[in-house]
Amino acid sequence: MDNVNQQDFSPEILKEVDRQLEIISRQTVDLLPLDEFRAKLARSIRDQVPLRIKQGFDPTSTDIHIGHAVGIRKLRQFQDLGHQIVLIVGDYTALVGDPSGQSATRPQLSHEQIMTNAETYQEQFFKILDRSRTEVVFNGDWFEKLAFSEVMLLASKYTVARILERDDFTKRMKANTPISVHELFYPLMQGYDSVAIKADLELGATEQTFNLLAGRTIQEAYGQERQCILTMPILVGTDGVKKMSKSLGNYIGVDEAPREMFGKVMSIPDECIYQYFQLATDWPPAALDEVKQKLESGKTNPMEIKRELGVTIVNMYHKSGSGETAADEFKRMFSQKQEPDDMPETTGSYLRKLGIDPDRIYLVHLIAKSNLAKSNSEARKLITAGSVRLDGEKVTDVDYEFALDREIVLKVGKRRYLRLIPN
RNA sequence: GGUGGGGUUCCCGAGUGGUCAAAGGGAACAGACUGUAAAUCUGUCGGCGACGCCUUCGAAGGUUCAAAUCCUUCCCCCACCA
Repeated sequence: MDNVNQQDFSPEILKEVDRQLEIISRQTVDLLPLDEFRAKLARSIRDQVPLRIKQGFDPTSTDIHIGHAVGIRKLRQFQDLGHQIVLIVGDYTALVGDPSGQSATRPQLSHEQIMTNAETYQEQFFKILDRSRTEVVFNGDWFEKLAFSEVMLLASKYTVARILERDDFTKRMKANTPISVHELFYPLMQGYDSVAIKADLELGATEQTFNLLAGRTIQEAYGQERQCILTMPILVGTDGVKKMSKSLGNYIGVDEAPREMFGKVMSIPDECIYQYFQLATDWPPAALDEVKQKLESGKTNPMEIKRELGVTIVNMYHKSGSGETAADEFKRMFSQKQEPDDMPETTGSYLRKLGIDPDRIYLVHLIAKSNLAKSNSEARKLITAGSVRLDGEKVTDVDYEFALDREIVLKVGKRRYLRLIPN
Protein backbone atom coordinates (compact mmCIF):
# COMPACT_ATOMS: atom_id res chain seq x y z
CA MET A 1 0.00 0.00 0.00
CA ASP A 2 2.72 2.41 0.95
CA ASN A 3 4.25 2.19 -2.48
CA VAL A 4 1.11 3.05 -4.32
CA ASN A 5 1.79 6.05 -6.41
CA GLN A 6 -0.56 8.88 -6.84
CA GLN A 7 -0.03 8.48 -10.55
CA ASP A 8 -2.02 5.27 -10.31
CA PHE A 9 -5.15 7.31 -9.90
CA SER A 10 -7.03 9.51 -12.29
CA PRO A 11 -7.34 13.25 -11.68
CA GLU A 12 -11.05 12.80 -10.89
CA ILE A 13 -10.26 10.38 -8.14
CA LEU A 14 -7.56 12.56 -6.72
CA LYS A 15 -9.94 15.47 -6.71
CA GLU A 16 -12.47 13.41 -4.80
CA VAL A 17 -9.74 12.38 -2.38
CA ASP A 18 -9.01 16.00 -1.65
CA ARG A 19 -12.65 16.81 -1.21
CA GLN A 20 -13.17 14.02 1.30
CA LEU A 21 -9.92 14.72 3.03
CA GLU A 22 -10.91 18.30 3.67
CA ILE A 23 -14.11 17.22 5.39
CA ILE A 24 -12.47 14.39 7.25
CA SER A 25 -9.69 16.47 8.67
CA ARG A 26 -11.91 19.26 9.96
CA GLN A 27 -11.65 19.73 13.71
CA THR A 28 -9.24 16.89 14.15
CA VAL A 29 -5.80 16.71 15.68
CA ASP A 30 -3.85 14.15 13.69
CA LEU A 31 -4.43 11.94 10.71
CA LEU A 32 -1.54 9.52 10.59
CA PRO A 33 0.19 8.59 8.42
CA LEU A 34 -1.32 10.98 5.98
CA ASP A 35 0.20 9.49 2.82
CA GLU A 36 -0.94 6.06 3.72
CA PHE A 37 -4.43 7.34 4.29
CA ARG A 38 -4.54 9.21 1.02
CA ALA A 39 -3.61 6.04 -0.75
CA LYS A 40 -6.24 4.01 1.05
CA LEU A 41 -8.83 6.62 0.31
CA ALA A 42 -7.93 6.83 -3.36
CA ARG A 43 -8.09 3.09 -3.70
CA SER A 44 -11.41 3.00 -1.93
CA ILE A 45 -12.87 5.56 -4.29
CA ARG A 46 -11.45 3.91 -7.39
CA ASP A 47 -12.60 0.42 -6.45
CA GLN A 48 -15.79 1.61 -4.82
CA VAL A 49 -14.99 -0.30 -1.69
CA PRO A 50 -15.84 1.71 1.43
CA LEU A 51 -13.16 2.17 4.04
CA ARG A 52 -13.75 0.39 7.32
CA ILE A 53 -13.75 3.02 10.02
CA LYS A 54 -13.49 1.77 13.55
CA GLN A 55 -14.24 3.19 16.93
CA GLY A 56 -14.67 1.36 20.19
CA PHE A 57 -16.64 2.14 23.33
CA ASP A 58 -16.65 0.41 26.66
CA PRO A 59 -20.21 0.32 27.95
CA THR A 60 -19.23 1.14 31.51
CA SER A 61 -21.94 3.68 32.07
CA THR A 62 -25.23 4.56 30.50
CA ASP A 63 -24.77 8.02 29.14
CA ILE A 64 -23.15 9.31 26.04
CA HIS A 65 -22.29 12.94 26.29
CA ILE A 66 -21.48 15.56 23.73
CA GLY A 67 -17.79 14.92 24.33
CA HIS A 68 -18.21 11.39 22.98
CA ALA A 69 -20.30 12.87 20.26
CA VAL A 70 -17.30 14.72 18.87
CA GLY A 71 -15.95 11.42 17.60
CA ILE A 72 -19.31 9.97 16.72
CA ARG A 73 -20.16 12.97 14.60
CA LYS A 74 -16.90 12.52 12.79
CA LEU A 75 -17.97 8.96 12.11
CA ARG A 76 -21.17 10.33 10.75
CA GLN A 77 -19.21 12.40 8.29
CA PHE A 78 -17.39 9.30 7.13
CA GLN A 79 -20.72 7.60 6.80
CA ASP A 80 -22.05 10.42 4.68
CA LEU A 81 -19.01 10.07 2.47
CA GLY A 82 -19.99 6.47 1.90
CA HIS A 83 -17.64 4.67 4.22
CA GLN A 84 -18.44 1.79 6.52
CA ILE A 85 -18.59 2.47 10.24
CA VAL A 86 -17.78 -0.36 12.59
CA LEU A 87 -18.66 0.32 16.19
CA ILE A 88 -17.01 -1.95 18.66
CA VAL A 89 -18.88 -2.38 21.88
CA GLY A 90 -16.23 -3.32 24.37
CA ASP A 91 -18.32 -5.70 26.41
CA TYR A 92 -15.31 -7.84 27.12
CA THR A 93 -13.08 -4.91 27.89
CA ALA A 94 -15.72 -3.54 30.23
CA LEU A 95 -16.02 -6.90 31.93
CA VAL A 96 -12.34 -6.99 32.67
CA GLY A 97 -12.57 -3.54 34.21
CA ASP A 98 -11.58 -0.12 33.06
CA PRO A 99 -7.90 0.54 33.70
CA SER A 100 -7.97 4.25 33.14
CA GLY A 101 -9.80 4.84 36.40
CA GLN A 102 -6.61 5.85 38.09
CA SER A 103 -7.37 5.56 41.76
CA ALA A 104 -10.24 3.22 42.29
CA THR A 105 -10.70 -0.32 41.24
CA ARG A 106 -14.14 -0.09 39.78
CA PRO A 107 -16.83 -2.42 40.94
CA GLN A 108 -16.98 -5.20 38.39
CA LEU A 109 -19.94 -4.81 36.16
CA SER A 110 -22.15 -7.79 35.65
CA HIS A 111 -22.67 -9.10 32.18
CA GLU A 112 -26.33 -8.09 32.29
CA GLN A 113 -25.44 -4.59 33.35
CA ILE A 114 -22.99 -4.31 30.49
CA MET A 115 -25.51 -5.54 27.99
CA THR A 116 -28.11 -3.09 29.28
CA ASN A 117 -25.61 -0.29 28.98
CA ALA A 118 -24.68 -1.44 25.51
CA GLU A 119 -28.33 -1.25 24.60
CA THR A 120 -28.82 2.33 25.77
CA TYR A 121 -25.50 3.25 24.23
CA GLN A 122 -26.70 2.13 20.86
CA GLU A 123 -29.89 4.12 21.11
CA GLN A 124 -27.83 7.18 21.79
CA PHE A 125 -25.33 6.41 19.04
CA PHE A 126 -28.10 6.32 16.52
CA LYS A 127 -29.22 9.79 17.40
CA ILE A 128 -26.12 10.69 15.43
CA LEU A 129 -25.29 7.75 13.20
CA ASP A 130 -27.38 6.08 10.57
CA ARG A 131 -28.27 2.73 12.03
CA SER A 132 -28.82 0.99 8.74
CA ARG A 133 -25.32 1.78 7.63
CA THR A 134 -23.51 0.91 10.83
CA GLU A 135 -21.95 -2.37 11.79
CA VAL A 136 -22.06 -3.02 15.51
CA VAL A 137 -19.91 -5.76 16.96
CA PHE A 138 -19.07 -6.92 20.46
CA ASN A 139 -15.46 -7.66 21.20
CA GLY A 140 -16.51 -10.44 23.53
CA ASP A 141 -17.30 -12.32 20.33
CA TRP A 142 -13.65 -12.90 19.71
CA PHE A 143 -12.04 -12.43 23.11
CA GLU A 144 -14.20 -15.05 24.75
CA LYS A 145 -12.86 -17.61 22.37
CA LEU A 146 -9.25 -16.62 22.50
CA ALA A 147 -7.15 -19.44 23.94
CA PHE A 148 -4.41 -18.62 26.38
CA SER A 149 -1.78 -19.68 23.90
CA GLU A 150 -3.16 -17.14 21.48
CA VAL A 151 -3.13 -14.49 24.16
CA MET A 152 0.53 -15.26 24.72
CA LEU A 153 1.15 -15.03 21.04
CA LEU A 154 -0.54 -11.66 20.97
CA ALA A 155 1.46 -10.54 23.98
CA SER A 156 4.69 -11.54 22.29
CA LYS A 157 4.08 -9.03 19.53
CA TYR A 158 4.70 -6.11 21.77
CA THR A 159 7.38 -5.20 24.25
CA VAL A 160 7.07 -3.96 27.80
CA ALA A 161 9.29 -1.03 27.05
CA ARG A 162 7.00 0.12 24.29
CA ILE A 163 3.99 -0.10 26.48
CA LEU A 164 5.65 1.66 29.35
CA GLU A 165 6.81 4.51 27.18
CA ARG A 166 3.24 5.61 27.26
CA ASP A 167 2.78 8.94 28.86
CA ASP A 168 0.10 8.06 31.37
CA PHE A 169 1.96 5.01 32.57
CA THR A 170 5.10 7.04 33.06
CA LYS A 171 3.14 9.50 35.12
CA ARG A 172 1.57 6.80 37.20
CA MET A 173 4.91 5.16 37.82
CA LYS A 174 6.26 8.44 39.07
CA ALA A 175 3.22 9.09 41.19
CA ASN A 176 3.52 5.60 42.67
CA THR A 177 0.03 4.67 41.65
CA PRO A 178 -0.39 1.02 40.90
CA ILE A 179 -0.52 -0.35 37.41
CA SER A 180 -1.85 -3.84 37.18
CA VAL A 181 -0.71 -6.32 34.61
CA HIS A 182 -4.00 -6.51 32.80
CA GLU A 183 -3.77 -2.83 32.04
CA LEU A 184 -0.72 -3.56 29.95
CA PHE A 185 -2.97 -5.70 27.81
CA TYR A 186 -5.34 -2.93 26.95
CA PRO A 187 -3.53 -1.60 23.92
CA LEU A 188 -3.08 -5.15 22.73
CA MET A 189 -6.75 -5.92 23.08
CA GLN A 190 -7.71 -2.78 21.31
CA GLY A 191 -5.24 -3.58 18.58
CA TYR A 192 -6.63 -7.05 18.27
CA ASP A 193 -10.07 -5.54 17.74
CA SER A 194 -8.64 -3.85 14.68
CA VAL A 195 -7.39 -7.19 13.42
CA ALA A 196 -10.76 -8.79 14.03
CA ILE A 197 -12.64 -6.27 11.98
CA LYS A 198 -9.90 -5.42 9.50
CA ALA A 199 -9.98 -1.72 10.20
CA ASP A 200 -8.67 0.77 7.70
CA LEU A 201 -8.80 3.63 10.11
CA GLU A 202 -9.46 3.95 13.79
CA LEU A 203 -10.85 7.02 15.39
CA GLY A 204 -10.21 8.10 18.94
CA ALA A 205 -9.54 11.02 21.23
CA THR A 206 -5.98 12.28 21.47
CA GLU A 207 -5.49 10.43 24.74
CA GLN A 208 -6.04 7.25 22.73
CA THR A 209 -3.12 7.87 20.41
CA PHE A 210 -0.98 5.18 21.91
CA ASN A 211 -3.68 2.52 21.74
CA LEU A 212 -4.53 3.50 18.21
CA LEU A 213 -0.96 3.20 17.10
CA ALA A 214 -0.62 -0.14 18.82
CA GLY A 215 -3.35 -1.35 16.51
CA ARG A 216 -1.02 -0.80 13.58
CA THR A 217 1.68 -2.94 15.08
CA ILE A 218 -0.71 -5.72 15.96
CA GLN A 219 -2.32 -5.72 12.55
CA GLU A 220 1.06 -5.93 10.93
CA ALA A 221 2.01 -8.82 13.17
CA TYR A 222 -1.10 -10.60 11.99
CA GLY A 223 -0.26 -9.96 8.37
CA GLN A 224 -2.82 -7.26 7.78
CA GLU A 225 -2.50 -3.88 6.21
CA ARG A 226 -2.04 -1.35 8.96
CA GLN A 227 -4.83 0.99 9.92
CA CYS A 228 -4.44 4.73 9.85
CA ILE A 229 -5.39 6.70 12.89
CA LEU A 230 -7.44 9.82 13.33
CA THR A 231 -7.35 11.62 16.63
CA MET A 232 -9.97 14.01 17.87
CA PRO A 233 -9.62 16.88 20.32
CA ILE A 234 -11.03 16.36 23.76
CA LEU A 235 -13.98 18.53 24.62
CA VAL A 236 -13.65 20.37 27.89
CA GLY A 237 -16.43 19.85 30.42
CA THR A 238 -18.95 22.42 31.60
CA ASP A 239 -16.50 23.47 34.29
CA GLY A 240 -14.21 24.67 31.54
CA VAL A 241 -11.18 22.97 33.03
CA LYS A 242 -11.28 19.21 32.96
CA LYS A 243 -12.22 16.96 30.11
CA MET A 244 -15.88 16.19 29.83
CA SER A 245 -16.63 12.97 31.63
CA LYS A 246 -19.45 11.39 33.42
CA SER A 247 -17.50 10.64 36.53
CA LEU A 248 -16.48 14.25 36.89
CA GLY A 249 -20.08 15.32 36.58
CA ASN A 250 -19.25 18.06 34.09
CA TYR A 251 -20.98 16.57 31.11
CA ILE A 252 -23.92 17.29 28.87
CA GLY A 253 -25.65 14.05 27.98
CA VAL A 254 -27.10 13.61 24.51
CA ASP A 255 -30.18 12.15 26.16
CA GLU A 256 -30.84 15.07 28.45
CA ALA A 257 -33.99 17.12 28.28
CA PRO A 258 -33.81 20.34 26.26
CA ARG A 259 -34.07 22.52 29.31
CA GLU A 260 -31.22 20.78 31.11
CA MET A 261 -29.11 20.73 28.04
CA PHE A 262 -29.58 24.39 27.35
CA GLY A 263 -28.98 25.32 30.97
CA LYS A 264 -25.75 23.40 31.02
CA VAL A 265 -24.52 25.04 27.85
CA MET A 266 -25.24 28.45 29.35
CA SER A 267 -23.16 27.55 32.37
CA ILE A 268 -19.94 26.94 30.49
CA PRO A 269 -17.26 29.59 30.89
CA ASP A 270 -17.10 32.17 28.11
CA GLU A 271 -13.62 31.06 27.15
CA CYS A 272 -15.01 27.74 26.02
CA ILE A 273 -17.69 29.05 23.71
CA TYR A 274 -15.59 28.84 20.60
CA GLN A 275 -14.32 25.39 21.42
CA TYR A 276 -17.86 24.17 21.85
CA PHE A 277 -18.87 25.63 18.51
CA GLN A 278 -15.92 23.93 16.91
CA LEU A 279 -16.31 20.54 18.47
CA ALA A 280 -19.91 20.21 19.50
CA THR A 281 -21.70 21.63 16.49
CA ASP A 282 -21.59 20.97 12.78
CA TRP A 283 -21.08 24.56 11.80
CA PRO A 284 -18.93 24.95 8.71
CA PRO A 285 -15.56 26.72 8.88
CA ALA A 286 -16.89 30.03 7.57
CA ALA A 287 -19.56 30.25 10.27
CA LEU A 288 -17.00 29.35 12.89
CA ASP A 289 -14.79 32.20 11.77
CA GLU A 290 -17.69 34.53 12.19
CA VAL A 291 -18.25 33.34 15.75
CA LYS A 292 -14.61 33.81 16.48
CA GLN A 293 -14.67 37.35 15.21
CA LYS A 294 -17.75 38.22 17.20
CA LEU A 295 -16.15 36.89 20.34
CA GLU A 296 -12.91 38.71 19.76
CA SER A 297 -14.38 42.04 18.80
CA GLY A 298 -16.25 42.19 22.09
CA LYS A 299 -19.15 43.98 20.45
CA THR A 300 -21.62 41.19 21.02
CA ASN A 301 -22.56 40.11 24.51
CA PRO A 302 -21.04 36.65 24.88
CA MET A 303 -24.29 35.54 26.40
CA GLU A 304 -26.00 36.04 23.04
CA ILE A 305 -23.43 33.90 21.33
CA LYS A 306 -23.72 31.28 24.00
CA ARG A 307 -27.45 31.32 23.58
CA GLU A 308 -27.03 30.53 19.92
CA LEU A 309 -24.69 27.72 20.85
CA GLY A 310 -27.24 26.32 23.26
CA VAL A 311 -30.03 26.49 20.70
CA THR A 312 -27.86 24.76 18.12
CA ILE A 313 -26.82 21.95 20.42
CA VAL A 314 -30.30 21.30 21.73
CA ASN A 315 -31.65 21.16 18.20
CA MET A 316 -29.05 18.59 17.27
CA TYR A 317 -30.43 16.09 19.72
CA HIS A 318 -34.08 17.05 19.91
CA LYS A 319 -36.75 17.91 17.44
CA SER A 320 -36.13 21.18 15.72
CA GLY A 321 -37.44 24.15 17.59
CA SER A 322 -36.69 22.60 20.98
CA GLY A 323 -33.62 24.74 21.26
CA GLU A 324 -35.55 27.97 20.80
CA THR A 325 -38.19 26.85 23.27
CA ALA A 326 -35.59 25.96 25.83
CA ALA A 327 -33.90 29.30 25.31
CA ASP A 328 -37.14 31.20 25.83
CA GLU A 329 -37.94 29.31 28.94
CA PHE A 330 -34.45 29.88 30.21
CA LYS A 331 -34.87 33.58 29.69
CA ARG A 332 -38.15 33.65 31.50
CA MET A 333 -36.88 31.60 34.39
CA PHE A 334 -33.58 33.21 35.01
CA SER A 335 -33.32 36.52 33.30
CA GLN A 336 -36.80 37.51 34.33
CA LYS A 337 -36.94 35.25 37.36
CA GLN A 338 -40.33 33.84 36.57
CA GLU A 339 -41.51 30.39 37.27
CA PRO A 340 -41.26 27.78 34.54
CA ASP A 341 -44.46 26.58 32.92
CA ASP A 342 -44.09 23.01 33.82
CA MET A 343 -42.61 21.94 37.07
CA PRO A 344 -42.80 18.73 39.03
CA GLU A 345 -46.00 18.47 40.99
CA THR A 346 -46.97 16.77 44.19
CA THR A 347 -50.42 16.22 45.56
CA GLY A 348 -51.66 15.97 49.10
CA SER A 349 -52.41 12.31 48.74
CA TYR A 350 -48.95 11.61 47.46
CA LEU A 351 -47.52 13.43 50.44
CA ARG A 352 -49.49 11.11 52.67
CA LYS A 353 -47.81 8.19 50.99
CA LEU A 354 -44.48 9.73 51.83
CA GLY A 355 -45.58 9.93 55.42
CA ILE A 356 -46.23 13.65 55.43
CA ASP A 357 -49.48 15.02 56.79
CA PRO A 358 -50.72 17.63 54.28
CA ASP A 359 -52.40 19.52 57.09
CA ARG A 360 -49.20 19.94 58.94
CA ILE A 361 -46.24 19.86 56.61
CA TYR A 362 -42.85 20.05 58.21
CA LEU A 363 -40.91 21.94 55.58
CA VAL A 364 -37.62 20.18 56.29
CA HIS A 365 -39.18 16.79 55.64
CA LEU A 366 -40.96 17.96 52.56
CA ILE A 367 -37.75 19.17 50.96
CA ALA A 368 -35.84 16.03 51.82
CA LYS A 369 -38.56 13.55 50.92
CA SER A 370 -39.29 15.18 47.60
CA ASN A 371 -35.60 14.93 46.72
CA LEU A 372 -35.04 18.64 46.56
CA ALA A 373 -32.27 17.98 49.08
CA LYS A 374 -30.29 14.90 49.99
CA SER A 375 -31.17 14.80 53.65
CA ASN A 376 -33.01 16.67 56.36
CA SER A 377 -29.76 18.26 57.41
CA GLU A 378 -29.20 19.43 53.89
CA ALA A 379 -32.71 20.86 53.83
CA ARG A 380 -32.06 22.72 57.06
CA LYS A 381 -28.89 24.17 55.66
CA LEU A 382 -30.71 25.42 52.61
CA ILE A 383 -33.39 27.01 54.73
CA THR A 384 -30.79 28.66 56.93
CA ALA A 385 -28.95 29.90 53.86
CA GLY A 386 -32.10 31.63 52.72
CA SER A 387 -32.53 29.66 49.53
CA VAL A 388 -35.97 28.24 50.17
CA ARG A 389 -39.13 30.02 49.14
CA LEU A 390 -42.82 29.24 49.39
CA ASP A 391 -44.83 31.16 46.82
CA GLY A 392 -41.91 33.54 46.50
CA GLU A 393 -41.70 34.19 50.22
CA LYS A 394 -38.34 33.40 51.73
CA VAL A 395 -38.57 30.97 54.63
CA THR A 396 -35.73 31.03 57.13
CA ASP A 397 -37.39 29.28 60.04
CA VAL A 398 -35.99 25.77 60.26
CA ASP A 399 -39.03 24.56 62.17
CA TYR A 400 -41.53 26.00 59.73
CA GLU A 401 -44.75 24.08 59.30
CA PHE A 402 -47.71 24.80 57.12
CA ALA A 403 -50.95 23.33 55.86
CA LEU A 404 -51.58 22.53 52.23
CA ASP A 405 -54.85 24.42 51.92
CA ARG A 406 -54.20 25.85 48.48
CA GLU A 407 -51.79 25.46 45.61
CA ILE A 408 -48.30 26.40 46.72
CA VAL A 409 -45.04 26.65 44.78
CA LEU A 410 -41.94 25.55 46.60
CA LYS A 411 -38.60 26.77 45.32
CA VAL A 412 -35.28 25.47 46.55
CA GLY A 413 -32.06 27.03 45.31
CA LYS A 414 -32.04 28.55 41.88
CA ARG A 415 -33.68 25.92 39.81
CA ARG A 416 -35.47 23.36 41.88
CA TYR A 417 -39.22 23.83 41.89
CA LEU A 418 -42.13 21.82 43.20
CA ARG A 419 -45.79 22.63 42.83
CA LEU A 420 -47.91 21.43 45.75
CA ILE A 421 -51.50 20.70 45.03
CA PRO A 422 -54.14 19.99 47.67
CA ASN A 423 -56.36 17.11 46.82
C1' G B 1 10.22 -14.33 50.46
C1' G B 2 12.86 -10.09 53.40
C1' U B 3 13.10 -4.92 55.09
C1' G B 4 11.01 -0.23 55.51
C1' G B 5 6.83 3.25 54.67
C1' G B 6 1.58 3.74 54.38
C1' G B 7 -4.22 3.12 54.36
C1' U B 8 -8.19 9.52 57.80
C1' U B 9 -14.62 12.26 56.24
C1' C B 10 -16.21 13.38 47.99
C1' C B 11 -10.54 14.20 46.71
C1' C B 12 -5.64 15.81 48.56
C1' G B 13 -3.85 16.01 53.32
C1' A B 14 -2.96 17.24 59.01
C1' G B 15 -3.84 14.73 63.41
C1' U B 16 -0.14 9.71 67.42
C1' G B 17 -4.91 8.66 74.33
C1' G B 18 -9.33 13.05 76.20
C1' U B 19 -10.24 20.06 74.36
C1' C B 20 -11.91 15.30 67.35
C1' A B 21 -17.43 14.94 63.52
C1' A B 22 -11.62 15.38 63.20
C1' A B 23 -6.79 21.46 60.95
C1' G B 24 -5.73 23.28 55.98
C1' G B 25 -6.64 23.14 50.71
C1' G B 26 -9.67 21.58 46.58
C1' A B 27 -14.41 20.08 44.90
C1' A B 28 -19.51 20.67 45.89
C1' C B 29 -23.88 23.34 47.58
C1' A B 30 -26.20 27.97 48.99
C1' G B 31 -26.33 33.56 49.47
C1' A B 32 -24.64 38.52 47.45
C1' C B 33 -23.06 40.49 42.69
C1' U B 34 -24.30 38.93 37.50
C1' G B 35 -25.36 37.11 31.78
C1' U B 36 -27.81 30.53 36.13
C1' A B 37 -20.55 32.69 32.74
C1' A B 38 -15.95 33.84 34.97
C1' A B 39 -13.80 36.45 38.99
C1' U B 40 -14.80 38.12 43.93
C1' C B 41 -16.92 38.16 48.88
C1' U B 42 -19.90 35.30 52.61
C1' G B 43 -21.86 30.91 54.65
C1' U B 44 -22.43 25.53 54.75
C1' C B 45 -19.98 21.20 53.98
C1' G B 46 -21.67 12.75 58.32
C1' G B 47 -26.79 11.80 60.13
C1' C B 48 -31.03 12.87 63.33
C1' G B 49 -37.76 17.29 64.64
C1' A B 50 -31.00 18.49 67.04
C1' C B 51 -27.91 23.40 73.24
C1' G B 52 -28.42 16.77 72.96
C1' C B 53 -27.98 11.95 70.61
C1' C B 54 -26.14 8.32 66.83
C1' U B 55 -22.51 6.65 63.10
C1' U B 56 -17.48 7.60 60.92
C1' C B 57 -10.68 7.61 60.61
C1' G B 58 -8.71 -0.15 55.84
C1' A B 59 -11.37 -4.87 58.67
C1' A B 60 -12.19 -7.63 63.12
C1' G B 61 -11.08 -8.12 68.09
C1' G B 62 -8.67 -6.18 72.72
C1' U B 63 -6.53 -2.59 76.62
C1' U B 64 -8.68 1.95 78.97
C1' C B 65 -13.27 5.83 82.69
C1' A B 66 -11.88 7.52 77.53
C1' A B 67 -9.10 5.43 71.32
C1' A B 68 -8.38 8.02 64.47
C1' U B 69 -4.45 7.77 68.12
C1' C B 70 -2.02 1.94 72.27
C1' C B 71 -1.94 -3.83 71.54
C1' U B 72 -3.20 -8.43 68.44
C1' U B 73 -4.65 -10.68 63.96
C1' C B 74 -6.12 -9.98 59.03
C1' C B 75 -6.76 -7.29 54.18
C1' C B 76 -4.79 -3.78 50.71
C1' C B 77 -1.09 -0.20 48.63
C1' C B 78 4.01 1.73 47.86
C1' A B 79 9.49 1.51 47.83
C1' C B 80 13.94 -1.09 48.08
C1' C B 81 16.26 -5.90 48.28
C1' A B 82 15.92 -11.07 46.67
